Amino acid sequence: MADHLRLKLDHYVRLSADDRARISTLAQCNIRHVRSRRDLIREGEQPQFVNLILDGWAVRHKMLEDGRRQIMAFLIPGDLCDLDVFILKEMDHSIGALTDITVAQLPREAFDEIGRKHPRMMQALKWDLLVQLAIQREWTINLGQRSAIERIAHLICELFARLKAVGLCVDGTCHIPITQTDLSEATGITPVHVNRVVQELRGEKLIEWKGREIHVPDMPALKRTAMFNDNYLHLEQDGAHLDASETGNAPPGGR
Amino acid sequence: MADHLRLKLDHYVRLSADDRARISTLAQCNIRHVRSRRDLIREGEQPQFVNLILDGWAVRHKMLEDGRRQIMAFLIPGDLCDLDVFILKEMDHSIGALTDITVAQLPREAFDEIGRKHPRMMQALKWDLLVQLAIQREWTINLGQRSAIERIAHLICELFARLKAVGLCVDGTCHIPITQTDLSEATGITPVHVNRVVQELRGEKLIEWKGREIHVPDMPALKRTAMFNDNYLHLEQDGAHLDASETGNAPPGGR
DNA sequence: CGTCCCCTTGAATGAAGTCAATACGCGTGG
DNA sequence: CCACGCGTATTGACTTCATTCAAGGGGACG
Repeated sequence: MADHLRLKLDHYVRLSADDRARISTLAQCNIRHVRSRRDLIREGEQPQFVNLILDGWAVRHKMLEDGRRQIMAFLIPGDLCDLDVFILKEMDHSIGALTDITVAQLPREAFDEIGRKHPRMMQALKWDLLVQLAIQREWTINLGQRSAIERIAHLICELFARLKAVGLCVDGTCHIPITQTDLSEATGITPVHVNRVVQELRGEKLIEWKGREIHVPDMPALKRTAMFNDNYLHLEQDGAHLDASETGNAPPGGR
Repeated sequence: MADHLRLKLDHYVRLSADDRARISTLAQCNIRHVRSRRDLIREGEQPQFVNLILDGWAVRHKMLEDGRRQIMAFLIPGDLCDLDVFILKEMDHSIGALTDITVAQLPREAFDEIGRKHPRMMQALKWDLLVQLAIQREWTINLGQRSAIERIAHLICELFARLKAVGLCVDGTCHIPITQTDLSEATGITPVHVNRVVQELRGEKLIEWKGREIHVPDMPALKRTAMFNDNYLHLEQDGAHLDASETGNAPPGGR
């Protein structure tokens, strides 16, 4: 099933039954499994498919010459990994599996066909790309302006919002299979300091983190300490205004 | 003239004479002037045009509730500002003018027409969007992993590469109309500390910065201290492989 | 039951931030 | 032509948040 993708796109535009059926069939393409801590795709490669994550978590990451590593994005079920594949010549970063993952490898023709027969779904995919850009900008703010505790709180808020959008958050609890080291590589903070900050968040009853489960008992409070505003995720079906337009020839990413 | 845009797109794909002619006419759309330090577009608005910068510099920026401000991108001549306009409901950030600027306000129809009649140019615009994403990811690395001196050196390398691609770098010198305060808001460093780092870069003969001109006498040396690798800009016309494909129905951003 | 990975804690160090004052360059107006 | 004002750049002294170094603890798994 590609249920997570469908749930996400449902937040963007109003999909037809036909669109939904098409999304389900996407998950039957060319399934691939990748073990935890392996790379799906490496910097420099030019893969021939777009990977849709069906199950498990992955990261976009890049290593500097001297070994420092930055995680630039977390990819969760319903996310498409390698947008660039059919345009850019090669990957400028790698994608690694955080857990064992299952992906569907979508061929170019699938997208050509969506463009022809499912214009609204195409709009939703463009929307998704723009949201990725917005998320990346928000990370820039996070790393540039926020303190360690704010950064981590903000990231947790974001992950909760995204997981909720794909149906992976129940009762204020999410399965979030990342280590404190992963978190440190995403936030640009030392693992040791991440640990201290996590203790602090626990001390203030803002999060409960045990094993791979994070529970947020008081989301408004967490959002306040993170100064989190979810507008950049562009969820909440504010895309109803697209319903009228079915043109297939919108600008790149839908300018 | 929209010469800067044409020069940039030339780095991505092989444009036809017809495409080039079309780009030139873009610059005749609906010209608007904005004074230095004013916003072109504010967070929350939904503008009706895509702004193409013909002359001057702008920034994407966002302010936190408590007044901290982050610059998330520098926009130079040839850049398109507000991709989201025809898809997303409202801006999640603002765009401000660093200098007096001139923009062409492109209507939706212009893009519809490009999609129909200039497929290769459309590819180039999608490419440009993906490069923006890549730049934003690189900023994430910059802020997350690099020291103050590396960050500033890296940003200067990036600006030089981008300016060169649109014909605005001569003899290792660029006109870069930003203050040290702007630089501090882009790199997440204090203005005071930016100053010290700039002194240090001067001391090591890596840059000469006077007024609004920056000269880099030894680019390889600057790149070394920044650990700069330009692969993420995807310049160098590696898009020749797109020449064969003229389909208008590529996926969003060209997946 | 040992080993590996991850989490935790303490103490010392350091890079960048803060506070505060001064200097420079440039356009305006007397 | 010079004084004034304003934004920007510069410098010094002190502080702090986060890093570094180092060591110990706990749980899962073979």
